[in-house]
Amino acid sequence: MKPIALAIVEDDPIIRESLRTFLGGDPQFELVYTAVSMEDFLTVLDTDARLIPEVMLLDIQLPGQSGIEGIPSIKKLRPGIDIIMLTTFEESDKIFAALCAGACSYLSKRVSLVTIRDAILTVHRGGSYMSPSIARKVVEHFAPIPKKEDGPLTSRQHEIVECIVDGLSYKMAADKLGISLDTVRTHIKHIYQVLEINSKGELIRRTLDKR
Amino acid sequence: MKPIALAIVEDDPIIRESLRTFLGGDPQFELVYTAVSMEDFLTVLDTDARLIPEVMLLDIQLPGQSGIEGIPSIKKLRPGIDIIMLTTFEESDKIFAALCAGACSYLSKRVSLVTIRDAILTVHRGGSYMSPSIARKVVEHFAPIPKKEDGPLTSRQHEIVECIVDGLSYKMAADKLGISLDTVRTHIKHIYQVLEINSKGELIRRTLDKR
DNA sequence: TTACCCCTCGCATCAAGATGTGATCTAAGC
DNA sequence: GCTTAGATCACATCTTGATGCGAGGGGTAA
Repeated sequence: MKPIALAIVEDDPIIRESLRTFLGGDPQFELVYTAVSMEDFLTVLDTDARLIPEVMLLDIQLPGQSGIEGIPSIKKLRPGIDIIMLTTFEESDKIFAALCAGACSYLSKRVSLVTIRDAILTVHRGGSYMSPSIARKVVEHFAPIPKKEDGPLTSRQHEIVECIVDGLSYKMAADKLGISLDTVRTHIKHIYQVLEINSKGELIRRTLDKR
Repeated sequence: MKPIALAIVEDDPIIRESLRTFLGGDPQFELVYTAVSMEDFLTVLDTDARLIPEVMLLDIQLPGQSGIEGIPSIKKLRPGIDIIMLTTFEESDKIFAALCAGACSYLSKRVSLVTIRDAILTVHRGGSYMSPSIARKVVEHFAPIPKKEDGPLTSRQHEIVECIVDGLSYKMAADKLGISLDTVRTHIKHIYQVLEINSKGELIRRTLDKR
């Protein structure tokens, strides 16, 4: 079994050395590079085309360019790399910023070295591991509020809205629903009253917003 | 330490009994109810107000109402419950549907009983655990494609779009930007040409889509 | 300097949308 | 039986939106 090519970008010497010692001593890994800053790492990646880490540990809080800011550059130079964020922060926005930028795992620095090792193996197998508290934040992102506020519209009104949002004109909507143009107008009128809006634009916006 | 009140909804008798035996025999848990269907479980929850599971294991594939469909009803009856989905499926849409409905964890049935137990403990502590392959799918959801396609619009055109998407009429946009109504019209005209669209609706949709 | 693009504005026209008033019919609820 | 609400349709009017044609001023790159 070929060892996993691993890179580390971490400015804190204590954490860096501890990772280096632990992971470097594991035959499952080959520590191909250890950087103290984003700038350093990017320069080396750009210079040495043979340096192809498969997985990397990336600190968020770095002097100079932050880890999150650097992700796009890293992905550009090495598209196939799997990035594991390592951080003391658990703020939602940082988590999402990192994930959106292309990180595939997000670990709290408080976890054990063994957990980090396992996360690397997991990521390399095509999976992802998140610290439980971070995973919870990610999950909550999907169901922020159980606002199923579907709007106080009747089912027929929803059909009308559907047509409008799909880009149909009143006339087309009338044809599609098999009713007259004036009826579509009447429905729209009522919908506007109920939703307290007064233009197609707002209707489309409001409808699309809660999707 | 008070045991965690646990409920299980699972139609497969083999899996159900295996969960019941393993988790029921663990002093950390108190198995307060085991149902074979959503209907069964909801009826009991509705009938017995003292039945308040803290965490539940929920199968997705159930006869009758599916697990995903049932989540809203469960949350309605017991808002505080933490739901762990247990499933053989790992399709992205099911995963996201479950998370959006309010599940807070999603496990493959192939994982060990010990993992399930740990997931329950993690969830009860306010965390979340996802099977690695599932976590990866969730993560990929955030960075599907690095499409930063901002559109070939000029900055002024972006301002116009901004107004329109905000629900303003041409007239209001003109006021806001301090230009004439006709100028707004001209901008819109050009924007439509460049984007190859021909209605306000499409503009709003396209703009909102890439956000 | 010429050419080109962007922002600005005006006019004209036709299609589409917003809104008011009013009417009929049906199903649900009191 | 009466009331209420939703769905249906009609007519009228005014506002918006879509689009074509034309034009002047500012900036930039060939």
